[in-house]
Amino acid sequence: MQEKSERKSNKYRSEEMRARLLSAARALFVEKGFAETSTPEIVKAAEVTRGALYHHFADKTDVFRAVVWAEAAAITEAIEAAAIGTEKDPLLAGSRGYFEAMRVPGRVRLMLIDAPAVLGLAEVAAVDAGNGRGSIAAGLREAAPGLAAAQVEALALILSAAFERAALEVAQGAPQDTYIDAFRTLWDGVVAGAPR
Amino acid sequence: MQEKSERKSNKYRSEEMRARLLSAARALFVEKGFAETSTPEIVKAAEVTRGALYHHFADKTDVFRAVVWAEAAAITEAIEAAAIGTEKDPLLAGSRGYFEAMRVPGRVRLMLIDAPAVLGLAEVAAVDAGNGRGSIAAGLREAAPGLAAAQVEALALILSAAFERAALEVAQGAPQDTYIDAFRTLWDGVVAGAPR
DNA sequence: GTTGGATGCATACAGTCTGTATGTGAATTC
DNA sequence: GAATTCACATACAGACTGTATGCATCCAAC
Repeated sequence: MQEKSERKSNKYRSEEMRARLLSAARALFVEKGFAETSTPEIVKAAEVTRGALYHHFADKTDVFRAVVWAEAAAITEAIEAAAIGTEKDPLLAGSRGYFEAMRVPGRVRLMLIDAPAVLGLAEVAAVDAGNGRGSIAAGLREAAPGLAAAQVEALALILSAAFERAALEVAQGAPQDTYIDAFRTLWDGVVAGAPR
Repeated sequence: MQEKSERKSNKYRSEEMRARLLSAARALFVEKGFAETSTPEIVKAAEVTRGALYHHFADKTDVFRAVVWAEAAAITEAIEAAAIGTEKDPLLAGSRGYFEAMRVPGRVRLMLIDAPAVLGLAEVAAVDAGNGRGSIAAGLREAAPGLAAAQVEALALILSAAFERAALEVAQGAPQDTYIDAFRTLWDGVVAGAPR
């Protein structure tokens, strides 16, 4: 006979519960946005109670924070997975990878629309520190070594904003190649015009 | 003797009330953001009741919408006021004007952070239709007539995103000249690289 | 200029949400 | 195996949103 009440370690239970909550929360945030999603909805979808949610997270914002960090990790992973073996043009590969990653439904809303409003700019900057901006800055330093450090930083920042906006359009159905071309135009222009 | 209960036309009363509410709401949205501002706070600051607010606006979002549209008009006006008589370099003048306009405290939060989350991308696009993107597209068409229409649209969109991001940094204290230079670098690169 | 109705706004209410306090059984520690 | 901690459920207090209702003022028609 099987055991009726399966014994589980606290650690296992906690991880299980966190995953359930985050999964349910992610689905709702993606579908309806942060403001329109309530904690009762989240716990109902996860088939638990609000007690569990507030045991694992400080508040609703904290749930959102966890979802965003997890999503950022997933995006980074997707980009890296898409980039392996594509050594000939890392910029193009990275662009395509990011665009594809951001086409996962709702990601744009989650990461580019809601996250800045809910978490603030500072935290969002920290979230994708390893992502776009860093890669762009590194690429700039390599392709245009004559640029001053401050210029590299400024250019990387506004280029990454341009890039994100392009991804947003692509995610909403705009033709990917148009925006890859557009971004490449910016990039090439910067590199060509930079002091050598 | 003065009249005790001054008679006022309905039209006058309504306009007065709307202005009071919008002024109070703007101050609070700017200071604390949309989500952290409650309608009781707004009407308290305006020294009226929620009845007045819900008489003039459909809901809290509708108040925010009105504030954003008014702010967009103010920004456009400020830019145009700053640009008069500066015929030698319209791009530079426009950049400085926008940067300066966006340094009004809280405008960045209102227009660039909260508005997309609260009103959605479509409406935000409509709000600043006359603003940045249109000017950039027009400037592109003039400076680089060889570009295809689709490319102009795409470039204008991502350039305006870069531009807004630059303004955001400047509003938070970054040196303006650094970001004007950075944006000009993008611009010049696009123009130089475009087919003639 | 009086009357009937519309308008502007205040008050009152119902429902929902958030975060916290408290309680209970299972797991861990000694 | 007793004591304690942990994971979670239940219960509660406060606040907020949007709506329904009531009253006073304004306006239009006669």
